[in-house]
Amino acid sequence: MRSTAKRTRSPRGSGELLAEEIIEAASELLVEHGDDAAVSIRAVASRVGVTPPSIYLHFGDKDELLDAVCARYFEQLDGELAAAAVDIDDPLERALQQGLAYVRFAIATPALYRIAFRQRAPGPSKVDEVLSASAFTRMSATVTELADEGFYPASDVGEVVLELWAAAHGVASLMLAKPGLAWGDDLRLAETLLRAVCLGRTTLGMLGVDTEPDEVRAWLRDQRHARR
Amino acid sequence: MRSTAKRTRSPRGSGELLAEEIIEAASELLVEHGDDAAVSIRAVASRVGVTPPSIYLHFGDKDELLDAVCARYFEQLDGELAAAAVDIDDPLERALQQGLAYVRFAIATPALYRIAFRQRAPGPSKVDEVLSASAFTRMSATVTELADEGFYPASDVGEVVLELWAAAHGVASLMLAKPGLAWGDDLRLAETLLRAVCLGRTTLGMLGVDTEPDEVRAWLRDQRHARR
DNA sequence: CTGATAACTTAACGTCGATAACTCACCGAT
DNA sequence: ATCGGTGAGTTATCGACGTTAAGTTATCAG
Repeated sequence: MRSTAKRTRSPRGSGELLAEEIIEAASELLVEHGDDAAVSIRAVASRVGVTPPSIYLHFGDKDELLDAVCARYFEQLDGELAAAAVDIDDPLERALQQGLAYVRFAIATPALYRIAFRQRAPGPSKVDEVLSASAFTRMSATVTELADEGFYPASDVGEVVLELWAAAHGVASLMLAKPGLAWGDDLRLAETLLRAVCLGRTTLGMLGVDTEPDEVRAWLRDQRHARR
Repeated sequence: MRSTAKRTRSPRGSGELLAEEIIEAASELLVEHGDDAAVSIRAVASRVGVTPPSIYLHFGDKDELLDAVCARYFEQLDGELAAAAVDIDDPLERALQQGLAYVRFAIATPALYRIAFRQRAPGPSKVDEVLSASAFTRMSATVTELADEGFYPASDVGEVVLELWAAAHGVASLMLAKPGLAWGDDLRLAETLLRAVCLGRTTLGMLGVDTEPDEVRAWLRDQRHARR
């Protein structure tokens, strides 16, 4: 645990500055070691060049610090989703690409993503604020466009976004937790899954959601027959 | 942290017995407090009626103990999946019900499910053994039946199982991590998602997996037209 | 120049996972 | 019967952890 040179005391008004440095140091530790066990108050303080109790001048407790770290992390996600959407006019393709961007974002820094979904004390968290204000809103916009096109009823937009999120989170989380499984090349499986979620829902919509298996089966038979 | 009455020393051959008691005690602590912070070596030892170092006679370290706890936990999952499948002849409906059983199993004991997917030291884990030998195998059987019916190519069975797993895990994990989201009643969203995964994939299969959005759109238009 | 206070340190508490060294009851072999 | 080996568990202790209380010092308004 290398300790940095001692900081000079910050000028009067700049408590916020150190807070930023602390978040940055914690993020770096997390990414470098890939293990949340490496992020101790002491290690963070040492990297910033400060003594452990100083951390508590800026964050109520360790959980609050980690929450701030994750909030910062998810702020980047919004940019990634925006970048994934640029130059893609078709909302269906855009939904897919944004979903894939989410998965890519998650597995790029496993330790950060994992820590963001760990158990948290109840109460308001910065992570939730950031997520609902950026990524969630952005996905809602895309899905709303799909709904406008008639893919789903407008009232289903919220549900569809949640389903896409659950699917993207599921594949990312499982890839991180069980890397030994047969995930195939790159994000092919994630792509197939996300496509299935988008299309499967419209398929269900057309058949009526509470479809009898036999009805589905008959429909499939017709489909296959019609296509050859 | 209540401590139990002192155990009498176990007879010669019965080290295994205490190991079982330790796993049980750790599970109880986890479920009762709903927080993995409540499961310390000391708390477990105290509950069993033994001193902390005794734990290390039966488990290499805390991680190994928690792995054993989770392995035991997932052994129950196999039973749940079996119970969910009984009396359901249709494999499509069975896949759905087993997926829902998975989600129900996960959210029934959040602390246990969460801990099972936390970061683990690389190397063989009992959890993985149990999962691949029971739940994964069981889902593969169901999906294989679907493939035999022509829902998917036989070569896709592994992928479909992974996708179902990812979807079920995703919705369960997200429901646990973000209970404040609009999940609706019960597992309705999970059900819709799982149905979409099953059906969406066959839809994709029929259209060709790398479908152009416009082609999808044309197909949807035809579908809607045909159904009115 | 001076007092108030923001920014930080020193010292310490209790708990944690883990290890080393010890005790002691049991059991088979003599 | 007894005695040594060993399995089962304990005592004592280590270093690291999160956190708090109390002290110190640099900065800045007046």
